[in-house]
Amino acid sequence: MEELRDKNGLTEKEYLAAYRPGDYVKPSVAVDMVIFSAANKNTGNYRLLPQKELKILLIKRSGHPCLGAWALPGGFVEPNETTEQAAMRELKEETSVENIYLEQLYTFSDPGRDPRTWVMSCSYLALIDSSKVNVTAGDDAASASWFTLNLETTDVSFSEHENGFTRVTDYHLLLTDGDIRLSTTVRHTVDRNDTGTCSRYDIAENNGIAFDHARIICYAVERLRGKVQYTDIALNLVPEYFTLTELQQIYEIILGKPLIKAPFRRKYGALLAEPTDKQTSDAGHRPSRLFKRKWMSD
Amino acid sequence: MEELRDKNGLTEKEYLAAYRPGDYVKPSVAVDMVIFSAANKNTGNYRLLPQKELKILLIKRSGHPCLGAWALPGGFVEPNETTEQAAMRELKEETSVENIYLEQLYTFSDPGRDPRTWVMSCSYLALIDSSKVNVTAGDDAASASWFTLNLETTDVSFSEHENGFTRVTDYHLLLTDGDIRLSTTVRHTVDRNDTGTCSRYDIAENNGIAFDHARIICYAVERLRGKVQYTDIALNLVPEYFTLTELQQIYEIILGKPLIKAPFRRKYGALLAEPTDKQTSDAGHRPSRLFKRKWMSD
DNA sequence: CAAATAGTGTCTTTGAGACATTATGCG
DNA sequence: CGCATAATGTCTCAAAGACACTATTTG
Repeated sequence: MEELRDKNGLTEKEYLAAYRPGDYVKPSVAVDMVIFSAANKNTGNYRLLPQKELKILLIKRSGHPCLGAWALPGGFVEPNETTEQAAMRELKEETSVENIYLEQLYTFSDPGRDPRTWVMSCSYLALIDSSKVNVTAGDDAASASWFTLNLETTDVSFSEHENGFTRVTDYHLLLTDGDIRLSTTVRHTVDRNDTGTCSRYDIAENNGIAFDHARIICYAVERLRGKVQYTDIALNLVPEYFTLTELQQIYEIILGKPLIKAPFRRKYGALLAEPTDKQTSDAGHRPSRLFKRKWMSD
Repeated sequence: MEELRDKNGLTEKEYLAAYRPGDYVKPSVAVDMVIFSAANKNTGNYRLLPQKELKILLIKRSGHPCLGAWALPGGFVEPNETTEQAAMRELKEETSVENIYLEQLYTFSDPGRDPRTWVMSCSYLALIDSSKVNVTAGDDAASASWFTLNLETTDVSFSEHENGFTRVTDYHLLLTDGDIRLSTTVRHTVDRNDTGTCSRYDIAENNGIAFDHARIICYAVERLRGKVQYTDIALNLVPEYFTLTELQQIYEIILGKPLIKAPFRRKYGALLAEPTDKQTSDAGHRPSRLFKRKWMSD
């Protein structure tokens, strides 16, 4: 290899030794995590099978800005770590959980998204199975709480126009934890024509969710809905041993619609689950076979 | 609304007025773009239909680091703009193209990815149709060049182990432009077990591609391969009027495998294309009907 | 036995994959 | 007419969707 020299006659080694970072304004970069879990809702009747609910973890802000509002767990990325390592670190600090499914979601960079200063958010989607959640509950992060998530599509309008179309989807996001109800309306606008695409999430009404986190949550649910259909991502919400009905319930709460049992079991049961000899017990009806996860290559 | 006060007795307004950004080390954030296009390869024979080739735009580095190597177009994000706006701005500056398909890809944040300092790269996938490319060619960015892309999967190994599996995919990325041949081997390792997932791209051999850009290119091709199958993203690589054979060729070069004509036309032809009265001419064989894009909602 | 869920059988319809056949313009 | 591509017909097979039926436990 020849030693290339630049227009100032410097080799790369010399250039780097003399390099001083400029005085440009730089953003802070935070990671924010949408941590999903699927928990059993207690039905009063002991004979009925418990229903699953989709949960996400939020933390109550104890300082400005957005004091008192609920925010996604997260924190700033430190030098000498990747955003993924930062997410892992924050996860451990805030929930004392260590190894869970983690996937980068999107980097939100609207200049005004944090009123203090220029902060980008590299967001992550995390999934944790409900059996590990209980460990987390008694954590020292006093104001961390699992909220039940309901994302309803309230309106979809689709209009074709000159060389393209506009699609507007209105979401109503409802997060509940006991008496606490956080409610937000998010409008997802997609505008397409032959010169490009524009996709934006606008928060119309917001009640109690910090910063632009309602938008990040909607984005995360959309990603989860998409990926659940062609990957084994849902297995991360399920304990080591699970029934196929549990797995189906997870699919149903993610997709927000009921699925038919037989085809579900044929498709996902064969693809994602391996039968074991174990069975459920303590149910007021016929016991169910327990399955183990079967890993899909992709 | 009550005026909430924090533990120092400040309202949000007072807090923000007094806020001073701390002296933490912050990263620089750049955007890097993988700009794809599909161009005709000239076959010598006038009777034969031209074949399509997948191209990406690279820029030769004229300064350290990676002097002389070829890099993705991009630049630093400035205050008061989003990463997407930065990508649009750089796109216009470097290629004088204004409205094209743009989609955020991934934020790469390995601390050592830039030898100068801490630089994260928020990468974007861009698609441009070949009829607009010619406008770009005579640009003032003297050392910008369209490289023909060939990404070959040279080896896949899959091994199941205790509670999970490891999949290793070796890619050989070859970029050619006339006599210039840039060649890189990238290894994609996915390691899964019941406590999490680890996915990494390691550059094994690298000949002429700057920074970690080979990895970004591989990631972009994987995304393109995935999305082409369930979205109308491929329409962005095609001019206003196109033949179904052209569209099929685009699918074939993206997926890297031949497709059968009849089912392709039934599926994508009906879904993505609208027949017009126009026809091709100047071909040494039967003319072909020209189609217009039909927009899919999703 | 009744209630409730577990688990399977089967019919219909849809569509992918594969191959064959017909159609058409150019030289 | 022959070449090369355009465009469509049709057969097979696999799987999704829908519904019905049988099986098994508890109280």
